[in-house]
Amino acid sequence: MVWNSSDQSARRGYHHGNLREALMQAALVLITEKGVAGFTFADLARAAHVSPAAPYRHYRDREDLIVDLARQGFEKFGASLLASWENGKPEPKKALIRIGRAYLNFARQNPALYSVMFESGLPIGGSPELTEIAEAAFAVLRMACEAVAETIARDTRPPAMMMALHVWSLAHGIATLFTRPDRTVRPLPMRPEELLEAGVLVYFDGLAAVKKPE
Amino acid sequence: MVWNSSDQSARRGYHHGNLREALMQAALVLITEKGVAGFTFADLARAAHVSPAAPYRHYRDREDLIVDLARQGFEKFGASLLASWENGKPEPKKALIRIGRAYLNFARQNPALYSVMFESGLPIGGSPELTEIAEAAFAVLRMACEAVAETIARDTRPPAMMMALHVWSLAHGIATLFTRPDRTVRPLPMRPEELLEAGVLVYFDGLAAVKKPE
DNA sequence: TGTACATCAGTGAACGCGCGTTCACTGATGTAC
DNA sequence: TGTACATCAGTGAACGCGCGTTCACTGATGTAC
Repeated sequence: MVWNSSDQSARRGYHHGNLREALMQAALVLITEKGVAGFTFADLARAAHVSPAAPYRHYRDREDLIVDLARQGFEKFGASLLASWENGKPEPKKALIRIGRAYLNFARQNPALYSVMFESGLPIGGSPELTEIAEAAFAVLRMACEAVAETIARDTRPPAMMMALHVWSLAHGIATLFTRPDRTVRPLPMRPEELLEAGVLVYFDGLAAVKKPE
Repeated sequence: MVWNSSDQSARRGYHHGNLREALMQAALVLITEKGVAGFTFADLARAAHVSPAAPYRHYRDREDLIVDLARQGFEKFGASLLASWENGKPEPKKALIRIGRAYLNFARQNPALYSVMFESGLPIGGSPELTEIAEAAFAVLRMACEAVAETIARDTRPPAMMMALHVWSLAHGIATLFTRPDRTVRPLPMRPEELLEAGVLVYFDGLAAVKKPE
């Protein structure tokens, strides 16, 4: 660790210096290009300019690396949602809309992480660590919804859990259907962010509308 | 075509009788089990008890078959949405909710088709035929939203296209996050159908709430 | 109704390929003294 | 400060495997006469 490896691709002889990190970066690029399914360990080694055996020093196998990516992904995701919340300033609804934007932004800027997290078919429930960290990201959304719920009169106050699930689902739906330029299902007549914001605003209006218990 | 092949797996000698159809069925099973990514032509031939070359009599290659599945999927999907609409009876909002249920139902009952349609990474926009047929399915949703919009006073009437995109995104989000028991991201405290219905109802309330032009 | 023949829809063997993974190895690095 | 040695993080060759695809082929079916 005499020099760090920020001077990229300047391999110096036998030892790489920071192969683990380099593998992660290369994996993200490869997955972005070819999708999770098309991502292979052999390709990865080539991209990092090491022998095909080298990655095995750092990851038990392909799945091990993907789980690690998912973990990183959920961490970064949760952090970015939390950062955009900014303590609910200036008011919870505006801040929640900001979280929505951050959600789509994350999906757009980190397509590889996003697809590893949600589209790789790896069972999140399978790994307790993964479950916990994914749950932590969701908790940000839930907390925000709690704050929004409290702006509504007590007797018509909606359950925050349900709100969070709605917002999550809507954001996820928009992200997967419209966020990736190449894989988009149909052309959108507006930006995804605008679609999400409009939807959430209508939803807020609906929550605020008094519901008569029948 | 002397006998049809409904007596399944009773191969009679050299000719299969209805291999094309059998391949489709087998493909659906395999994709359900292993996902689109893990689906191979070799496996398919084995499952249909034919030689590995046989499928090539019916499909140019693996992608050709998948595109065909997607086409079938969108057709069946659109038809099932349309059927559940039932001319908007007894009133558009109720009927649109029914479409939502049909949406989730389709995703649950046809996981292979659904993932081919939305998660296989095949560019829908790439094939004009596919684009058209996918668009037709979406048109059902749009038509339903149009009918719902007309129940709202003209001066606050929301654009049907936007409504359709919202409903589609919410339904798709719920379907992908919560509909498949094995791949679900987190446990749901309710049935997906209930979550969707609640969300759409709140959304309707929001649309009905008068918006003041500022 | 029977026969000759064209066409259709399969076979099965073979190929080249890239992948995942393992192995004995070796160069570089860190450390005890 | 120098040296011996343990450990670390790579190499590169090799393996078995399954996949996609092609090929010449052949049995079954349909049809013209």
